[in-house]
Amino acid sequence: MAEESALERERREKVARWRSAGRDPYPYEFPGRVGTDVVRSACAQLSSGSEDLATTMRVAGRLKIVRQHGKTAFADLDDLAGSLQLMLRVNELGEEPYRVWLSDLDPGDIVGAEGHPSVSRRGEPSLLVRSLTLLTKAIAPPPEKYHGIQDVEERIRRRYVDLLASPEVRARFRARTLLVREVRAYFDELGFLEVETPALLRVAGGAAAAPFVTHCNYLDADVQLRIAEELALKRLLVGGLERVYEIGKVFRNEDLDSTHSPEFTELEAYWAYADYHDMRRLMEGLLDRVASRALSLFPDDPTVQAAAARFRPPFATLDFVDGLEHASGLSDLLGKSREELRSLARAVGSTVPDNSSTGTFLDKLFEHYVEPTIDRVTFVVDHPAATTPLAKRHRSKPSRVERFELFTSDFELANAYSELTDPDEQVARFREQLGERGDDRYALDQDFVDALKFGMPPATGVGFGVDRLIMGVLGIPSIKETILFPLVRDR
RNA sequence: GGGCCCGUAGCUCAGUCGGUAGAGCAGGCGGCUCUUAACCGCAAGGUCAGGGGUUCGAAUCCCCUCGGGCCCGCCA
Repeated sequence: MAEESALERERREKVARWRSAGRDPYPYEFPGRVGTDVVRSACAQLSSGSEDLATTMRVAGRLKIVRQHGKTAFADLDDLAGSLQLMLRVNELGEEPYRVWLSDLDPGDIVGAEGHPSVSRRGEPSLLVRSLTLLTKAIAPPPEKYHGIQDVEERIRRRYVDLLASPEVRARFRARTLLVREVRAYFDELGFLEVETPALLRVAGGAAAAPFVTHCNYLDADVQLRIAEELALKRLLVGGLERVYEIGKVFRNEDLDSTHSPEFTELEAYWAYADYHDMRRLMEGLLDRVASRALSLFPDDPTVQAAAARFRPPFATLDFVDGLEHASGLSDLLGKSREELRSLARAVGSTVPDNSSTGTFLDKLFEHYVEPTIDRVTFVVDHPAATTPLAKRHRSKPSRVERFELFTSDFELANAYSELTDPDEQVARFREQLGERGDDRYALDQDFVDALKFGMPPATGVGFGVDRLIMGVLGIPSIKETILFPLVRDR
């Protein structure tokens, strides 16, 4: 806000007037306040047009709207608990204070009020104000009182304005935190240990994505921000921690769109002495619990009710290869050469590089033929081995791995394996991947292979985007609406 | 990276065929002792995202740049 508008000048003059009257426009405290909900419940037993003069209460919050009627006025005050009408009358406040308040107070100011629970003649719970205190003068005017901020760009760049203008936005971000708390409780109760692993790595691994690169002065070497938590958490299984999970930011130097953000919150969990069937049951229980919480948080919101209901079990299952062959009309996909798969992928419009792996081409075919047909929460299972270097080979299906991906109609939500534990096979699978891609971004993590040599117990692991989980259960169409401050370009 | 769309007052939005900028809210002044987006009157508020071009004349048509949205591609 470089230029001072006429509106801001006006408000600064009010600040100056306030100061010259010996009052602090930015005081330090307002002790003894209660939430607006407390006043509301104190009003519950009062009849319209009456007040409880024996009770005095203090509330504080942001002034939203002032409605003046000459010698009486109404103002709506917002706090985290909701909103409350303040009743201001010359009778209670006195001529001079009443006049000063109404001339120097603006919507957007943060004020404290002391008064009596009261119900207006029209039946609105209110505080009959005895005294007011300016707690913070707002210099910048708030957005339009009815429409708020509509411009998507402005809402993201200045999320604080979006939040202060919209109780719905506040409720959505509060719900995000409560739902993540539910996720934590679920893993904690199952005996999983929450851990923190490094975000700064010499080589980012565990997924294939372009990393952010920065420089470490201490090491005098480039370091990368993590693109996954997987390789660190599996080392902990080698170390005997048996059940671990992490909720943390991962960073992928890729484009931002409605389901991708360069930094996002990932949960990964690893569970020793269990396989991907166990993990599927765990995930079903987690989705059920999170969806139930979402349903109870927004009982009157039809969007949330419809969205969350889709995350209640049972869920559909689709075999990757059967599903792809059925949807595409192709057959014997696992018997086809890389060149054949490449031309099939090219035929459906994919522009991935010629030297991509067979797994990449199969993924492209799946994305084209199958993903658009997924209309409910579905476990896609048993992918071709070529798509997945970190999973164990399937016990009974040749050329496959034990893996599931959880899809909604809108995006991939979770990815889980029976984890590969054989260090020699791990090296071979990495080499296969590297050789086909010829891409040194995905450098082999030798220390991870060394860790496997010490022995990792049989285990299953899962990873999912927390932001996407929130999108799914709350029915939010854009990942930016689940992230408080998404990355934006300079203006 | 490609395509389509958008950017007008602090905010929400109009702006016709190219004729020189409009409303509501907020703010200012005045009125009103029960409103709920209060109401009534008056006045004020603009680099029409930025730059260039066409034209007697551009918010409007053309080109470039910036920012954003949607779709496609890419992101094992």
